[in-house]
Amino acid sequence: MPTSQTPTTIEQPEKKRRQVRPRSERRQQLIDATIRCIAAHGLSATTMQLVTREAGLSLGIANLHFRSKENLLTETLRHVTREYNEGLLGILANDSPPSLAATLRQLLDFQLSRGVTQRQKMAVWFAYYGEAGARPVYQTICSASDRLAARKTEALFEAIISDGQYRDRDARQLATGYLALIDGLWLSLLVAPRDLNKARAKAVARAYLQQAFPKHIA
Amino acid sequence: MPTSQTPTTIEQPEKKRRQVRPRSERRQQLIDATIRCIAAHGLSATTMQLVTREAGLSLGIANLHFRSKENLLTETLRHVTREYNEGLLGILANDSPPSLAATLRQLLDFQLSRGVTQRQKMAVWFAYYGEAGARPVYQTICSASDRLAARKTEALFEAIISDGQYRDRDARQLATGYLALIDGLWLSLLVAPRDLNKARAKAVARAYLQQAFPKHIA
DNA sequence: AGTATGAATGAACAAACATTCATTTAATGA
DNA sequence: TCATTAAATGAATGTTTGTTCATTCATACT
Repeated sequence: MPTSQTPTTIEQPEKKRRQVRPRSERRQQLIDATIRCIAAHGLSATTMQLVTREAGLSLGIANLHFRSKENLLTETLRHVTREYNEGLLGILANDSPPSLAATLRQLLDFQLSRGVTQRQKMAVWFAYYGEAGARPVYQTICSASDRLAARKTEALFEAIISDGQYRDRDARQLATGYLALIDGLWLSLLVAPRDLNKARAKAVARAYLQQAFPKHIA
Repeated sequence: MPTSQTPTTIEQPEKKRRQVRPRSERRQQLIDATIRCIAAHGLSATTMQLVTREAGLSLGIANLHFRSKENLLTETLRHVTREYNEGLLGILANDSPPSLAATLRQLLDFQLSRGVTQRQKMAVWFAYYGEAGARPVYQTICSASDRLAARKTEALFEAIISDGQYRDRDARQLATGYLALIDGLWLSLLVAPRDLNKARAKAVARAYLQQAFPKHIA
């Protein structure tokens, strides 16, 4: 009868060595795990047990670094929102960019880029939108972000209208429409990926901009 | 000293008389209460206690008429979806309508009508979208509805393109864009009602259609 | 090497949850 | 009027949840 290789201790079930890490790193680790959980199981099925297990940590740690579950969820939304905002401002911050056409193309590329349109991010985004009607905190975070994007987009469109001497164009209306179109395309990409892929979505958004600013989009 | 009208029993705290009603009526009553609860408290905070109390009924009744909470939620989504679909098909069912321009205007009016854009309905819609990534049942119901709307809209646009002899127009792409725009406008109306009202939303959507089919929209 | 610090752990707890079912009672027909 | 039927009720049940906190132990400093 062949004996197993076990040296001295028998069946020690891989007791994971405990690690001490800085607070900021643990917070990020937990936020990342929360994003994955929401994308995989939805907001209502995202429990502390699920999140902490996904992060490979113990149950109590989320309440140590964030005060409560509510706070963890809020910070996660803030993180996703901030990430998107920074990308957007990186393109739209300059009020008088060298090339308006290039800025417009960058905006479109960014909003339908791989990083922004990955399922995980979009799932989180819309999960919070779905609850925003009932949770003022979520609504505050989301609408603050949206308002900034709207202002910056409107400013860009105004500059383009002026530069191209387009007639009968309303920058505010075009910006509202463009941003709504992007939101709607994201939603379709998330809910019905069989019917719409990223390339087609981009073509649709580009067509919108082409109708509005033909001289600025190839 | 005027005595109160109480006949014989004193301070009977309004023991509500029990009523027996047909199954279909109870089901509708519970679905309506579920819609109100989701709009007011969000999907994750919608409990059986909340729903049945909102309906003015006892706790156990939801499990009597629907088998489970999951089933009640599914049926509620199905109801909202069916309601919207019937309104849409009422406009788009006729494959060769008397006036394409009138049909187009009716479509726009319906999609931004009072009935469709009331907060309650939109809140429910997006609450389910938010969870759709994680719940195949929701995704199935939603995307079946969306696909039908897309097919019918595309068919209308094709007829309009043919009728108006428009050049360089892709019916499929225009339909995808138009429906995404409507979704995005609904989302804005729900999440940021301060920044967008129904009249402006309608103007934005009309501008989109005007660019595409100038001869068919006043 | 010895000690002090606080990050990390997870068993334990109370609150909230969906679901069950014995009981009540309105409605119906004999 | 009484017997029968099944809709409606809500106390009770077992499970799941977020949160707590006594204990453990990795790390840094003396």
